Amino acid sequence: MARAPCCEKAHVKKGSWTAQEDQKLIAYIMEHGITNWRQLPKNAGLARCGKSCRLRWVNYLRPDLKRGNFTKEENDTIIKLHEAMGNRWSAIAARLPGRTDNEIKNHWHTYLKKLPAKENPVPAAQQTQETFNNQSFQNNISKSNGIVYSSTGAFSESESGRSYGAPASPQLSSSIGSLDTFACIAGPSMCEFDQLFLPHDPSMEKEFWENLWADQEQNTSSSSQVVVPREVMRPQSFG
DNA sequence: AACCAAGCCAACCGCCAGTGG
DNA sequence: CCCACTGGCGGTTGGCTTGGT
Repeated sequence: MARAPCCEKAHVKKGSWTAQEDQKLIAYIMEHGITNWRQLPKNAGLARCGKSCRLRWVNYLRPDLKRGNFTKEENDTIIKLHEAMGNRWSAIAARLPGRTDNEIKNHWHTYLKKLPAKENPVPAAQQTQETFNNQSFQNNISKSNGIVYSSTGAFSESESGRSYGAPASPQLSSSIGSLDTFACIAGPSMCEFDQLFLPHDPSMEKEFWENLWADQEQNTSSSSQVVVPREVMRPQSFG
């Protein structure tokens, strides 16, 4: 028996997601949560397959995504887990908070499988330097449509000043405070900025964000919105 | 400057497992 | 049990960017 298609393929859009579609998806999920992926695009006013929405959310928009380049520790973990489990990317991703199976899979095929066996992955210090030269970094900046996500779920386009006011959700608000969550809510562009402006040492990074949060608490005590300093929001790459 | 090859990664596709009626 | 439906997974593809010539 033929399976029913997951969606009306004639009426669904394919290809890259636009900022507007992202906005719709985020706004809908923040307001209604995730109940039924198949119904979601209809309800959210998206001309997308439910699967496509799920994938976009899981791999790109989800609030707990880390993004940015992989640390030495993460690389080591992936290599060890892959040795133990093979291509079970979702299982490997479950051991790496903030990373998606797709991301890990791509990372494996792109970098890790090319490394000589039993050899350490790219040293952390070298990774930091590579981030500046890395094509993927350039790609991510350009592919992010210039959208920067703030912790409220509002977005702004760095140069044009265009902004959208998606409402803050209880889930998002409550999750604010974790570094990973911030990096993720901050979204694809912001996460790249971590590589440019944050201290590489995780403890220093934590301190950096805690100080930032403390400052923002003082400045925006009546609001959940976090104002990210301009020098962080807008690296030279956008200049 | 123009072309081409290679690399990267977001997104798609098909299949499978779980679940509820 | 059977069947339909949904979510999730892993493999693959296609578009974009960069680097080399």
